[in-house]
Amino acid sequence: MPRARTTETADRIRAAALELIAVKGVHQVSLREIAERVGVTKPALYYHFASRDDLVRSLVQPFIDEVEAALARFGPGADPRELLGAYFDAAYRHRDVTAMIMRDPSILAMVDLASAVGDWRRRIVTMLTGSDPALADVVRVQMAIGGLGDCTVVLPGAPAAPLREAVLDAACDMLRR
Amino acid sequence: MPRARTTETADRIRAAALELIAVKGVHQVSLREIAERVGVTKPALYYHFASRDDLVRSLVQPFIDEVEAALARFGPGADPRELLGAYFDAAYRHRDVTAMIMRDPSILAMVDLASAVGDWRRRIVTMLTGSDPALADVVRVQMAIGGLGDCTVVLPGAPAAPLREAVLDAACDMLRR
DNA sequence: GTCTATAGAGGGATAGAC
DNA sequence: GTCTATCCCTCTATAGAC
Repeated sequence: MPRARTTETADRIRAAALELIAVKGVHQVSLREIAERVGVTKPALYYHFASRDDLVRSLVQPFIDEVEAALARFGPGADPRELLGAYFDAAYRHRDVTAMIMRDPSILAMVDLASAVGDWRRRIVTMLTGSDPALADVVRVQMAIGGLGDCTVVLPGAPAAPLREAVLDAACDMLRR
Repeated sequence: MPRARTTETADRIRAAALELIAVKGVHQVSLREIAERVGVTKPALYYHFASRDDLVRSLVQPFIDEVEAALARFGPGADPRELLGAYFDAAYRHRDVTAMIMRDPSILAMVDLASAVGDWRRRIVTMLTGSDPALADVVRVQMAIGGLGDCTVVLPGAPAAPLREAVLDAACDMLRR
């Protein structure tokens, strides 16, 4: 019962699952549908993934890991543009996963990672405002993070580089007050 | 087979459904759970609501109606603080519903209202930027809307009036560039 | 207006052949 | 590594008594 192997078939299964879930939401997609799109049967999936949850987790994990790694490079008093830029880059690089999560955040609860995302926000707020910040400062950071994530998904047609600059400009303008 | 009646039991069913869905997500809550919390049996729900979808829709509809009514009061060249303030008020007044939607947006697809929400954003962007806006301007409006919705939910402990002012200050600072 | 009972569908997961 | 066949579970929804 190998778990989340990196065989070629496993990759095709992951790709099919990602596409379907991004469109329909996590809980609207059954293993039968995924298997059909790949061109195999349900039990075949269980050769590559220990369970449904195991499959879903393997979709999200690379994104989680990259954000964690990015945040780990910063500490208190970090430069806002660099910190938010690193977060944007991770969200944009995995924007297929980001879109999937934004469409149905319950996927995070499903793989028990909702607390991780909450942590990200709290850590960014702390790094950018210090301890015991005023409500106004917390609001500005929260709006920057929330809006940033939105833009990687709501404006899919926009070219990457200008979008990145526009988002960071707006976020930094808001934070500078 | 009455639909979405306003009897007292129907209200208790709606309240129970809202609480459960806000915590677990739409598709993690069954009619059995809702019925148990209310203290009745499943078939009793079907006396008050034509279907599962009918129940869910009756939860979201008042919020949708209020936002639509708020947006209808504005047109091209609207004052950003007033327009976003009206949107904030609707989101905050129904913040239990807003939280439910943000936790699991697939609820919108479920009741076929995702397009309505997309429309809101487009209409607000158009009213605040005019036609054929630059990417930078669209980004700022999208970030303002997204961040605004986030803050009504991410900062549940904050008192309403100061939160409202802080959010609108931040949004307007960002838009003024 | 609420109950018991049940139909009917579809889901996740496993056994065992090949 | 993939298949056929199957188990067991939970769900939505309905029928019909009270």
